[in-house]
Amino acid sequence: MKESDDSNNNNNIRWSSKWEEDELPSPDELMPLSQSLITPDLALAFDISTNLTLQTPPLPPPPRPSVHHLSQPPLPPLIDPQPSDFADSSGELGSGGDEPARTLKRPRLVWTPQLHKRFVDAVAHLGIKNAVPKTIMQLMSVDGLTRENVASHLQKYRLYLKRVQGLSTGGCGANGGGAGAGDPVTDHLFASSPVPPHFLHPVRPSSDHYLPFVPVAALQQHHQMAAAHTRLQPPFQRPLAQFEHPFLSRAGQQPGYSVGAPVHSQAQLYAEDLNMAHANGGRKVLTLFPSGDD
DNA sequence: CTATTAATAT
DNA sequence: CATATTAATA
Repeated sequence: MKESDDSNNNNNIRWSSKWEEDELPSPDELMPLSQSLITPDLALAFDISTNLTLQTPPLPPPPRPSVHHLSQPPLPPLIDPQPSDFADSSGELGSGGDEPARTLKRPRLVWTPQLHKRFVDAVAHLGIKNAVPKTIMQLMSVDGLTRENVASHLQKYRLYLKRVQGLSTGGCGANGGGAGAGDPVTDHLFASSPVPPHFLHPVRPSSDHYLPFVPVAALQQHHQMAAAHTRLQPPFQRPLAQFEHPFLSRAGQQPGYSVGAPVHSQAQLYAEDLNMAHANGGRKVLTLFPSGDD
């Protein structure tokens, strides 16, 4: 019984890194993410609500800085950590004490470009001053996201900025397009990604206010998330470099937030069907599809 | 095996 | 909160 030998995942095709502009638009298969992905029956069966808006209410920010005209972001929900945990794991279970239902440890968190954008967006609107993990996390309102995650990412984000700053010191002239680092391999993580220039401002004499950065607030305000609207939503957004070059890979960018959700949500249901990355051995990473804005 | 990213510890 | 270090994953 050899089923898989080298790398083949039944359904999981390795869309590898070459789905540039071939044919990803499969409108036919496009499904409204926020819509009923799964039949209500199934949802009921799982005891989960079909509402994608599991937003966490606790966010009437007292710490509301005073400089942001950013419309309260429609914050696309993420995943919701439901306490229900299903044990299945492809045939592994035991009987004897293995994974305690409680003490759920988070496997790993995958920062998707969209999620990163949200992160950057929050930071941009908060300002470096208030760009603290806590505030960012709160502003993001991403369910499932914790301060630790944000802090870690924030750290990396700062390093990235630093790198960019130090790189183009004084004599920059070859940089056309802002974040065009140039080498696709030089920066992997943040390389690219909508980085509001306000942070990169190498020189900002007189006045220290970071001004109006682009009206990023152009988020979709319509209740229905723009999922199936635009070009498409390639459900196969494989975990490629989180922030690849937008120049080329700007084709499909719909997020996928992946978190070690101990539970299976409705989204996770299809998510596991669409995105499931098997790590070496038995690790698994799920990827969710919230909605993002571009 | 190396590189990169995320989590964790200090 | 920020930084450094370690672990995990790609």
